[in-house]
Amino acid sequence: MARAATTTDAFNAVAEPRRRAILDVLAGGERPVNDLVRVLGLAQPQVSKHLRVLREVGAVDVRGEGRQRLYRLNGHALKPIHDWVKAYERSWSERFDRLDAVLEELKQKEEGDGGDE
Amino acid sequence: MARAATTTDAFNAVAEPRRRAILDVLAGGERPVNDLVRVLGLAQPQVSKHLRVLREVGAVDVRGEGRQRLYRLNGHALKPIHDWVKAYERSWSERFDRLDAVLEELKQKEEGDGGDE
DNA sequence: AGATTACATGCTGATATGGGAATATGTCAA
DNA sequence: TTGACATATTCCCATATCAGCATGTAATCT
Repeated sequence: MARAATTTDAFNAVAEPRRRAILDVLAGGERPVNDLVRVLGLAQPQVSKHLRVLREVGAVDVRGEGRQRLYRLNGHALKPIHDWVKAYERSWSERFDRLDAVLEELKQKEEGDGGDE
Repeated sequence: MARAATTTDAFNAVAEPRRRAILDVLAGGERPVNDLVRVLGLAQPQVSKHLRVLREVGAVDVRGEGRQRLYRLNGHALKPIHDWVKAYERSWSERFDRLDAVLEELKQKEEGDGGDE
């Protein structure tokens, strides 16, 4: 078996840095393909291909406007990533360090005055 | 060129669901390889290989203990993912919907009484 | 030493990738 | 219709993947 397809889910789609760059630009608003080409300095076919992947995982929507195709961000597709990684926030956030300290304190106290058991 | 190596960064490493599963188990505490093999129901060599990738991107640390190798989560390696995806939280969070509503209201008011310009 | 346990690495094979270049499709304009 | 512009698709190719299986290495036990 090979690596999972990039279109399998948002995790795979977003592993490619240029696709993240595309989403970052689209976060500023709807844009035609050529805008992305210019802003990102990529070849047009590659941009179209990356957009296809992003479309397949639902991270962007398209809308035809004359001869242009306007792409729009659909950040909702990224929620699973956020949900997953959020659980690890505790590893680096000072907020959680303080919370842990408080919890540890409570635990000490509880052990001190022995409830039941 | 081919797809970027899985060891390129956390984004690529974590695109593989079994590697996320490994991290999820390690979130519960340090564990030897065989624990992961049993809990996840994967073949031992694959687990070792996945752990190698996770080690190379700094998502886990190892420690030798007798004949076992104890793996420990290092969630800090996941911070870039969190930082990136956090910006998109606005797309689905109701909190931001309310914030946007408030901002919109302010904007209306500002346009109404025309400050300078 | 020999056997066993715990883990890592090497090899094979099918597969999807992503860039480049060329070409196809679609829309508007003269 | 012919042409220009905007975008999508196709083909080629070097490469990295992941599973499965076999084997290597290190520590412990008898």
